[in-house]
Amino acid sequence: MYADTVEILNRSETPPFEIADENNVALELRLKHRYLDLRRPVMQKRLTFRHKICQTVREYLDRLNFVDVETPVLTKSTPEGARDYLVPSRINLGKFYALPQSPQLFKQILMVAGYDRYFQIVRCFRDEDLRAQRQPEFTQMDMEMSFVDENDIIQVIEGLMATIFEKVVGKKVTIPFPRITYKEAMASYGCDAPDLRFDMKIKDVSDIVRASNFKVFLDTINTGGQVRGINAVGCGNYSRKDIDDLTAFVGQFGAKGLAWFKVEESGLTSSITKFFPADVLEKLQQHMHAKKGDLLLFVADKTRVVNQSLAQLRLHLGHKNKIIDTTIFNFSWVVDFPLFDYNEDLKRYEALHHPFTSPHPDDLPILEGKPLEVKARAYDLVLNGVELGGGSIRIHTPETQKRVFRLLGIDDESAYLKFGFLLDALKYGAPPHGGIALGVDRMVTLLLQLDDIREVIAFPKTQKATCLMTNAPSEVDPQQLKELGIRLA
RNA sequence: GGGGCCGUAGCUCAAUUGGUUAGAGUACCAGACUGUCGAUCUGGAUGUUGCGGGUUCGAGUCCCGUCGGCCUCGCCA
Repeated sequence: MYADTVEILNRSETPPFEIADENNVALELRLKHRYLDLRRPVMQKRLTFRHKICQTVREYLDRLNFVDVETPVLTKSTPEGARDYLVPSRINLGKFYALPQSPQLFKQILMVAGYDRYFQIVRCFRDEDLRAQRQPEFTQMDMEMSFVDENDIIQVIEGLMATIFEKVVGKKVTIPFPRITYKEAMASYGCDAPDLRFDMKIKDVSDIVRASNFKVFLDTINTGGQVRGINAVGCGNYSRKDIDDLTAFVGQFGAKGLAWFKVEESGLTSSITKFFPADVLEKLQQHMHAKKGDLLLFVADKTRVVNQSLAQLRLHLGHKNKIIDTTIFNFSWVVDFPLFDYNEDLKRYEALHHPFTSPHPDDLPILEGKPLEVKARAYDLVLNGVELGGGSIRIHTPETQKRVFRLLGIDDESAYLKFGFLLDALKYGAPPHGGIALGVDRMVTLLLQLDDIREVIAFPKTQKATCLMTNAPSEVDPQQLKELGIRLA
């Protein structure tokens, strides 16, 4: 470029960091001067990519006759679920709005109202502690359809993902996505969002080690626990320290120890082999498909601890040993969730998904009798071991909805207080309906192969839920508090 | 609420076992040179070591507290 004249439109101070793709600057500083950080070409690419994903979602759903309907941000606090963000009402002193955790009830109401294909790319709020994958406000691609079953929703979403991959990512993705049951996911991967990019399945050896003399295992089994483990293929050369590190790792998740066996030519070796008869050792090796040079790792504890420890250990080893192909996008559906689980602390049942999820019709007769065996008509979309979103076919009769509320410890009176509008709406011929919500921030993060959703959010919050640029949240004028009838403690 | 890592020049980092005047690269400023494009050369300026206390003859380093950032458990229907 050759310039004849130069006019300075505005002067710039020396920026606090270099505005370049590779700048390796502390996140703290980037967030404080986000207007400079967002100038970096890489950030512009990320936000543009996000925009294109959202545009593709809109085009795709519009073509299928979905209608984008806005739902309120100032709404009603609901029990269950995450902690609400509250907004005091000046006009109704002493009362509060809540920011929506999701537009769940509004979209169901829209189904009753005859808008049988709804979608919205919508902000949701949850006042819980933050993580690299979790912000207090986040965006969902939310949709709902009437007169549908699970397969209809799944097909629409598979078509959507295929379109996004074709138009935005520039890669092919094979549909339909494989489906795995909740039961199988928990058994083989220890979690409900399994990373299927690598094998290393968890196996139950409780029945085999019952014939051992190892007290830790026996006591665990006799008190209702279990012994499960994984085969860390090729890790037979791990040192004592390596294994100690793994033990400490699973300790974070409540495991009190990590039993190990190295697989050698002669069979299994370990400091604890003396407690195991030869045939038990042999059965263990066979059951775990262990070959020379492998390392077997077992956790004995109650189911929850075993699941979490081994699920995390599996991922840890997968990354550590680089056996995960990080260039691929592995989608799957997790289906056949239980409707409830039991909260030991509160001594009551809780909805695994949410209280509006329909039980499987076959299980209606055992709803009250064996609630933990009732299957939910729910499905989660999982990408590379991350839950991208979830949905369900909803309850559409007031009778069933009340039965579920009662099981959750919500009596008819408080149900009407909290969800009266839904129960009323369901009385007027509500159609069968269902839907799903996908996390947009997570989706964009994964598609860009990043690991922090703050990299795809223009103005994210810190771990303490503050904005370093605006300094929100902040103190307010005493007059504002007075108008709201609020006095600080 | 619990556990862990981190905080040193504008930025990214170093500083031996607690030891003299806290350094480097880069950025910045000035000059030289130059058909520039990560220029180059010469020179220069730059620190309340986040903050407060303590231990010590002596603290960037050790201890306590506090503020902030990050990771994580709990939490997140």
